[in-house]
Parts: sequence; C-alpha cells; structure tokens
Amino acid sequence: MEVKSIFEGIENTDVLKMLKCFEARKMLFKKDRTIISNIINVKTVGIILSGTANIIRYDYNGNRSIIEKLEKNSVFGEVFSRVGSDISVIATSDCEVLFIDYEHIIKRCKKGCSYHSTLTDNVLKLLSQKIVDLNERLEILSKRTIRDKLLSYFEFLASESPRRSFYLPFTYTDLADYLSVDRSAMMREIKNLKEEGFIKTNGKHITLISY
Amino acid sequence: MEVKSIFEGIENTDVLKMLKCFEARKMLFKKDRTIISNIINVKTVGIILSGTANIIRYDYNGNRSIIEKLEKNSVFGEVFSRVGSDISVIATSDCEVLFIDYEHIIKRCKKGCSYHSTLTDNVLKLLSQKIVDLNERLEILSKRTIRDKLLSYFEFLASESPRRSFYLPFTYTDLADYLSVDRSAMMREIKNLKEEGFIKTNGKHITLISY
DNA sequence: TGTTTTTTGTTGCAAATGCAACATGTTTTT
DNA sequence: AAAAACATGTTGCATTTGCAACAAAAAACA
Repeated sequence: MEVKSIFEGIENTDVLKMLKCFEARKMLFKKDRTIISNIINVKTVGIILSGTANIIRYDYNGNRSIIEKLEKNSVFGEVFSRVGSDISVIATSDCEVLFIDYEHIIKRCKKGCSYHSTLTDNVLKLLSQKIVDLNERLEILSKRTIRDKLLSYFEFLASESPRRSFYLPFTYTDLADYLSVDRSAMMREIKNLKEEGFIKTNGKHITLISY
Repeated sequence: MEVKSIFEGIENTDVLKMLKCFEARKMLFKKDRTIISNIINVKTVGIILSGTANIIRYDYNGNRSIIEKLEKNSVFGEVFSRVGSDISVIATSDCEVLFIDYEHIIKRCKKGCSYHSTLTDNVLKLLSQKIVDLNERLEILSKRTIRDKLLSYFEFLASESPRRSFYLPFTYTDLADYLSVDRSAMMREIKNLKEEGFIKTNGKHITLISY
C-alpha cells in the first residue's frame, strides 16, 4: 500500500528519461530557507526527496500556524491551496526537492513514455497518503480544548511506536503552532497533565500513562 | 483544471464496460441514512454521483464534528483515514454513491481497458480537489478564536459568489459543529459581529460588510 | 570559549469559551 | 391540526485560553 518513492517500479535509466520529458527540476535547500512563498504562483508540484520542511502560514495577527509537516515523499504545492491563502514552505533541514508541473502529471504523455502511468499511480498513492495526513491533522484541530488536542496528538505519536512513549518531533514552541494554541497555555496544560498523572516527560521524550 | 465527473472524457458505452471491469457498485441512500459507518473496514472508495453528505465524528464527550461536507464528485473512504478514528458518512440529501475498490483504481488494469488511465487521471484531479478542500478546512480550524473562524469561513463562502453575500449551506447548529465550537458561544459571537457592523444576517442569508 | 539567540517554564490577569438552562420559533411527524 | 422534534436566540457563571512579561536553561554562533 505504501509507496516508497515517486519512482517506485521505474528503472533508473527510465527515471532520467522521464525527468527530462517532464521538465522536472531538482533543487537543494539549506535548513531554514524558503522553498516556496506566496509570491510564486505556478502550478507546480513539489516532492520532498530528502529532508524535512514545514508548510506554514501567518494570519493577520502575526500568529504562525504550522499547517503541515513534510518529510520524504511528501507532496506540496500551490495547486493544493485555495487562491488567496498565503502559505510558505520552509526547510527544517537541508532538503532535496523535485518540482514537476502539475500539468505533466495530470495529462497523458503524448510521447507515450512507457512508465508515465506508473508514475501517475505513484502520485495517486502519495496524494492518498497526504489526505490521510490532513485528516489526522483535522481530527486534532477539531478537538475543542488544548488538553484534548495534546492527548489526541500524543496518542497518534504513541501509536507509531511499540511502547507508549515517543520523542516529540519538534520543539514545544512549534508544537503550539502545530496545535494552533497559545504556547504558554499549552505549557500550563502539559504541566497539568503531568500533575494529574496522564503523562511523564523528560525533555522531548514523552510517555503516556495508561491507568 | 476542474474535472466535472470521474467519467469525464470517457464514452458512455465505455463507462458501462469499465464499471463492470472495476466491479463498481452504485448505491442509493435516502436523506439521513448512514452511507458508511466505522464497522465496515473495506478498502473501498466512495464517489458522490449526486446529492450531498457529511463526514462526521463523535468524540468521547459526545461532541459531534462535521469533518467534511461532501457534494457531487467528492471522494471519501476508509483509505483516507487513519485506522482507529471512527468516522461515519451520513447522507444530508438523497444521494447516489459509486463504490470502487481502491485497488482497482491504484493498480493498472490487466485487461488493458483503454480508458483506465483516463479514469486514473480523473481520480487524481478529484483527490487534488479534496486536498484543496481539506486545506481550506484546516485554515479555518487553525484560527484561534470563534470570531476568526467565522470570518474565515464567511470570507470563503463570499468568495464563491459575486456579491459579498451568501446563504449558509447548513443550519447554525451544524455550523458550530463544522467550526468545532460551542453553539451558544458561536451565536453570541455572531451577535457581536452584527452589532459591530461586520455582517448583516437575515436567517441563513449573510452579508459581509466591507467598511 | 564567551556571547547571543532561542527555547522552556512560569505567572497574573483580562478576554474568550464552554456549559447548562431556558424561551421562542420553525419544521416535521402523526 | 395538534404534538413532537428540532433550530434559533439568549443569559449567567465557571473554566479555559490568550496575552504580556519575565527568568532560567539550552542551543547556536562567532
């Protein structure tokens, strides 16, 4: 079910041909650099080949929201956002990004590249995965209280690892932006959760206590 | 860019052949009936052919969340949700739904149906559209206050119509569940917005005032 | 290494929100 | 047409949250 790479099932030699046919561009970004900003408005899809990045947005109050965490094989682009919403994508580690024009993916290749349809299938899987991720995020944000948002997200992180413990994949400051809540209020709630025996923390290592 | 239907670009006679090849099932649902519930766990994708539906979830406090509003050509299914999140899809009007096993869409057709790839392209577009919708929803839910959530959603509705006025596509009770906030608190905030001259309302008809 | 920047941890206070409980109005059902 | 079910509108009050401001710890940098 999982697709390991957008090129899965395609021979290396064909990959190179395809990249040319698609006019794909591979670019490198250093940590903290902007990958795309709201200024660019091309129908281009980006695929993270290595490294990590965040999709972020600032509202008019200056509040930052981390819309999405991107990692290897994550897909992003203006095509997926409504016009008018100004988001940017910032590298959180050095990354390699492949850009392909959306039209090349959507339209059948006139030259009849034999592997085009394999790639389309792979993109389909990556998009499905993205939908799963967005739904996960929605489930968290639709919780009404900070406590429930925290527990919901922690539960998700814990489910990824065998024990009920895990490392926070970002700083507490970023976590607040990811949950769309005030940081100090979130810290207060984390303290409450500790005092009430729901969690234990040691820096970014968190353990869920099952009563 | 917009795909009008999952069958766009495919001849009527081919559509019928394809439906057979895919083992697609068309089903009818009366208003308020459950289309899928958490009990079913098949890797099946549903496509709304006509009518409307909501994806909803109840949390352990009994709070209902409207996760997503589905209309013609909307795509939904368990494949798009993380396991363990128990969502259901409820028809909000009589609807026709087409079910296709995810595998049939993802995998190349061995029989070489000539139009299989056209359908894959169409599904790709529908999924892209779904991602746009989910991002829209995320943008709203990531707002920190009820006021900002309301304005953000109203702005979206207004952008769809030429004037800065529109009809709420659901009841105020449902709106609260869509924004994931308490209904009475939301009503209070709507009153405030009216008193402060940001909006005018007449039942479900709302006008944004541009100062 | 020492300096600067960022992150974590905390608190008081004002504002926003959820909750409970109603009254009233509207729609659906029998 | 009456009854039942649902939606809208409102309020007081307790709780939660955001905001501002600060100290201490940790990390990044020069």
